[in-house]
Amino acid sequence: MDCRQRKSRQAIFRAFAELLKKENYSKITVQQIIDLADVGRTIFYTHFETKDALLESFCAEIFEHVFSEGLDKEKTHDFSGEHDMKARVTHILYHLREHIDYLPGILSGDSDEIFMGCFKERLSGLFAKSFRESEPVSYDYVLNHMMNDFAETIRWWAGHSRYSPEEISAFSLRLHRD
Amino acid sequence: MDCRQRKSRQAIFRAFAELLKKENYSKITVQQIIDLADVGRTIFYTHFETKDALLESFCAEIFEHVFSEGLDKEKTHDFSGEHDMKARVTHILYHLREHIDYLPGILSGDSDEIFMGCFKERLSGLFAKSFRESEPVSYDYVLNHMMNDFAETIRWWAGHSRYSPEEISAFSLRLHRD
DNA sequence: GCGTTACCGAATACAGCGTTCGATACGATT
DNA sequence: AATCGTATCGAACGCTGTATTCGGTAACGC
Repeated sequence: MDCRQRKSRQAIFRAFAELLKKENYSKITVQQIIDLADVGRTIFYTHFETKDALLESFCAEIFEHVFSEGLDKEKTHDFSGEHDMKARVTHILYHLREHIDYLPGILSGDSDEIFMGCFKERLSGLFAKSFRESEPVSYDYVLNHMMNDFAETIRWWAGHSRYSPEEISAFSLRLHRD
Repeated sequence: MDCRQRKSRQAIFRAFAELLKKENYSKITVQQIIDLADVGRTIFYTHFETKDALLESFCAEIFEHVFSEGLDKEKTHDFSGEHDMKARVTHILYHLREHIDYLPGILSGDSDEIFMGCFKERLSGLFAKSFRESEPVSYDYVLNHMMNDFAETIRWWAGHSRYSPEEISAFSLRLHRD
């Protein structure tokens, strides 16, 4: 592939991430993105069909990283052999922390639906395992609820980043009858 | 006050509520509202400074109803004498059910910030009482979390209205270590 | 070197918000 | 009933932002 394409795409991603640190997705204009990325308008729209499509690609890239397998032996954390909920959640939090700066910009407003769509897809499998059939509460309700808990926890974490992934994980799980 | 004013205002409210049943706040245009309400554009903007201002007034009106005191002796529910959490939450749910049709339209997208602003103001006092100081979790975190739980529960309820306020109340509280 | 392809940037169409203005219809006061 | 004030209408406008188009330019691959 032409390296010009890759460079443009990366420039757009970088500019987008940079802008997300300062303001919400819905407030960011395409003009701001292409100005900061220093690319033409045409290029933006050849790479991404719409502004929302950019966000989707952006989210997909984040989650590909966050949920990637075979990373259990990274230096920052090693949970090989552990398979309980807390370990899994903490694992995800470690990865998410790398993106914490621009998550609030995505998680507020209309855009959280796009993010959550990606997120729920990947989380449902994880949470489904820990669900007790005997609970007198609708499965649908609990699953949806756990998703939202998680998203809300991330949003909150972004404003209180002094907490470690382990602490956040404990906070989040503590709120549920496990 | 001129009865024409009141009529216009009500027509706008009614049209707005009607549109909210079918689509999200952010998708609704001022044009749609004034067409359905059958009022001129000028009138919309003399009554409400912006589209967001309409939503704020709309929310305020809902909550004035939901949180109104002295309604404990209504036919639908009577919790006089009871002051525990479940009773309070159920009470609120009974009132919210009257507005359930258009709540999802408000609770999705950017607009939920306006709704939640109103809601949190009134809920914080309620929830603060049931908070245990000894919990090893930040107060800020828990309060924010409970708000969000509640909002998310309402959103979910709107799509599953076969459940009674009592059931929803039980669902919601069951998720917390009380 | 030459064709292909990515790229630029200005102009354009379009949609939605909010404003302005002159004309009209209704309500209250006398 | 006549009149004054005001709520109302609707069309036009400016503004911002999204997405498209097009002619010209520069870089890449062979």
